[in-house]
Amino acid sequence: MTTVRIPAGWPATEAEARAVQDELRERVVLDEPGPPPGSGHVTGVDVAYDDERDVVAAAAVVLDAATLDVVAESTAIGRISFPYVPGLLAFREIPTVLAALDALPCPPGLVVCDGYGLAHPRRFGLACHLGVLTGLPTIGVAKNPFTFTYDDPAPTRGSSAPLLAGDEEVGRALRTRDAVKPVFVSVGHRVTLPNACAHTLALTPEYRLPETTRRADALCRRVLKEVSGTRA
DNA sequence: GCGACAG
DNA sequence: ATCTTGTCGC
Repeated sequence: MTTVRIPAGWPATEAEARAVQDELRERVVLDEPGPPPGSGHVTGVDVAYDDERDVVAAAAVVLDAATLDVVAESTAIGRISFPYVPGLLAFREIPTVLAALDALPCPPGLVVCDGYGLAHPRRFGLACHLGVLTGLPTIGVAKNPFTFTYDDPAPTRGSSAPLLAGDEEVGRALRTRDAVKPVFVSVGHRVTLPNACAHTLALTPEYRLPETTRRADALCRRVLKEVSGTRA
């Protein structure tokens, strides 16, 4: 497990963070299909916090896309680098997530984020941000529609409906289990929306959330508990 | 101006 | 995100 420092020049104010988003947004690539589902590696990343002790734990878990078996794992511990501000989540998570990705012993392949990509007030959510910084193909799969609207998809797994910001489709509400609340898929970097949905379905044979984020979530919570328990 | 708002 | 018991179900 690696320890992270907050990068020099990391935004300290909301205005600075928005300026960074405006700059990096130009580098998002939307015209690549992305890797095909079911082959190669798929990596889930997630983060857990202990605001009391100013600790953040990140995990990256690499799965074999065909079998969903765990191929590799890594974790990183850092200090909280930004307060939670809706629309600026990436500045809170990215330094530690980058460290966890760097610590992996193999290429991550497609990275699945717990949150949004283009489905973002400024069209530059966590998945876009992470994609631009790493050059990796990324998608976002979120549990909530945030500020966006959607019509309920048909009740069968695989059904979907546009996730809308007014008239603009920023992602899809995708049903991953029959009659269960959909997840909210959006493109991050170098992946197409239909392909992002296909990956999400390939990662949800049993549960609503992708196996990648379930594994990463469990791992980062575990390490957070370990470090918090170690230092009273 | 006020409220809502990924994790 | 995080705080939290029991409970229903495979």
